[in-house]
Amino acid sequence: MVSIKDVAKLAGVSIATVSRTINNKDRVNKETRERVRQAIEKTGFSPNTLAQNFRRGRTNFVMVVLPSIGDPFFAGVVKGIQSIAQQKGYNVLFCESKMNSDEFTSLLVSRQADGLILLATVPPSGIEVLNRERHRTLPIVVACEAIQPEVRHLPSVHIDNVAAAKEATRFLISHGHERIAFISGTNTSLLTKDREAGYRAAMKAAKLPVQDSWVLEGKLTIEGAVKATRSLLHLSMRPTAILCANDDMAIGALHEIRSTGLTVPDDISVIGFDDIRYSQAVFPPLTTVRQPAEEIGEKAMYRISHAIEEGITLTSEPELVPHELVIRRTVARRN
Amino acid sequence: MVSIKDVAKLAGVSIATVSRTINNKDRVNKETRERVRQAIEKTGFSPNTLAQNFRRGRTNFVMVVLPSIGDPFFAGVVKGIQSIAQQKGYNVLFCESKMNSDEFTSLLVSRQADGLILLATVPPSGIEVLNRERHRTLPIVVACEAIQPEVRHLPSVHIDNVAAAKEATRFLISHGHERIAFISGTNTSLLTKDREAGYRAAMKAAKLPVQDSWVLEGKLTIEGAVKATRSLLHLSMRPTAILCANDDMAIGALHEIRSTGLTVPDDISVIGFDDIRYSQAVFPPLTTVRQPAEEIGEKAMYRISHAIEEGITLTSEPELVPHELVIRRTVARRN
DNA sequence: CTGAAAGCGCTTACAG
DNA sequence: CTGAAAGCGCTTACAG
Repeated sequence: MVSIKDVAKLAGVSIATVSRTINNKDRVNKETRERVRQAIEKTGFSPNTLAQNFRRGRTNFVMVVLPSIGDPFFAGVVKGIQSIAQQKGYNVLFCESKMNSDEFTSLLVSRQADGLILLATVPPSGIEVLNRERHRTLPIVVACEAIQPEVRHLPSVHIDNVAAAKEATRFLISHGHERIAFISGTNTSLLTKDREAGYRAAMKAAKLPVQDSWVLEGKLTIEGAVKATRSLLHLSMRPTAILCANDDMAIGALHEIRSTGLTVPDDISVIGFDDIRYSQAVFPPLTTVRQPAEEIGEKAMYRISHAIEEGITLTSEPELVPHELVIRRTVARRN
Repeated sequence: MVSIKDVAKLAGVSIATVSRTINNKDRVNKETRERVRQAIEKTGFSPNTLAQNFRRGRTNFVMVVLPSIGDPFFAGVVKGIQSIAQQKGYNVLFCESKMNSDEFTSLLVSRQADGLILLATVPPSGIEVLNRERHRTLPIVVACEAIQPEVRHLPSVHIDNVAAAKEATRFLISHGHERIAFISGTNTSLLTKDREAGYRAAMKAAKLPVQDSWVLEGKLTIEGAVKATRSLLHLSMRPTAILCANDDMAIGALHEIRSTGLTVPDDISVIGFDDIRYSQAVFPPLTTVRQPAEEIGEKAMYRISHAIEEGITLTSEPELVPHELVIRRTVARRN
């Protein structure tokens, strides 16, 4: 592999000069620069990024941790992240959060990225690591996900999930629904818990009871929701509406309701969460709570870049962004 | 930041010994090891990954380039990749292919990853780079995507897209359809071109004409397909079936057909491609060509790891994996 | 089993 | 504007 030395030799200059022309920081004489440029061309030299990273102590990468690569909701968030990253001169790398604790620790400790955007819950093992002071040199912002109490000091940007779920539930109630079910995500998803809390609060405020059998785990997946919906439909006093903690589950619910020969929204109303791109295309088009995905991504990336450049002074106040109930055709008035 | 020197000092050994206990290659005396372990514990030392990468000339990362982070099709591929990667001791990083040529070049040239899995078309600028011999030290495998003629030497694993599209088209023909439309992807997507070629070949073999107005670009998106379908439906002799180059577009087609008051499959039949998880849940459940996503991911990762460990001897024969026409409920017999 | 030393390929004060 | 030199934090032959 050709190194900076080869270029220097060919150009008849020192390696310092080669380095300088590449990073054009200090002024390099125009002619010298040209000679170096030619030598680079001729040798096909390109700087060893590994050496640069090491030497500079930074990589220009921002790492984004997300729950799953194939989740359409994150398309928007990622778009927002990328647009600011490009503008600020960062590259963005992604990894899935289904990593073991060692991987997560190494992510935090290794300086392989200059900053971290967490779009997923911090794994339990990671919490401990995060709390040790010496790791606080890595700028981190949490986005979309609600912040775990154990890592309250982390900055975050997300919608008010409690309020959003309240609003969706109230919408159902205002349409005459009283038996409203909630399909939640997994236990580990705080965001889901917030949405559940909002649902319960709205029910309580309306003096409506919530039966235990109405609140089921759907694992955030289509299949999980299919199963949950099935048991909901078998209830003797079955719910007239189902609020789902994400759109995948709402789509699963729609599917299962239809399979049973029932109709949405005439027999059962459904509301989802997130407004992924499929939600408007399913039948009937799904009423759901939209998150401003792109805006979340932009804000998260903006804060990270700021923290990297200013040397980490992230405030820990959560930054709330507005949600919006998108009314389509899966909710009907209950007579 | 605490470095290996601090640990060595505290443990009363040389940095070489610290390094050795960490990487436990050579045998280190048990008691020495214990002393070092304690020193590491006390100092909170963790090796500087940037230095390690630089020194070792490798990162233990495999980079996966995909067209879009939020594309559900890749969930399966990624799952396959991750499972083999974990087994082989690699970490997997992802990035989007919407990068400019500089980024792509730097990806190839910088030794930031030990191998590259391309799940997307190589950007035009990248082709030139790839063809320069000196970059062939980075193991690369293309997966899912068809291989561009310009980079024929790259190994790949994918389904036979031509044959798959032929089969889907023949299925339509065997159901009495004669006016069959095709919604393609973008010009840059070779895979889409292959599918179009398969469609045309099947039509030709059946002596069925293909009108120019029947083949439209759908940009691989729901909205793109909505528009394409709309113009298809306005045709005086409108097609009785639409083959779409991916499921997103098929879902868009379903949606638009329904919006017009027509029914799938009674008025128009639809077939998609990929079998993403939403396809079984939309209405009617989508007939589509499934790719063995997880298997593709496994095979790609397996070949990459092999190439990394053996020192790059990738054969360039494409590895074909089987596709499968999944018959659900969007195709009806044409009377 | 362990240490002294070289060196990976850069960047960056420091002189001149 | 340019060069000589130090040094980033490791790993790894080479001796002993």
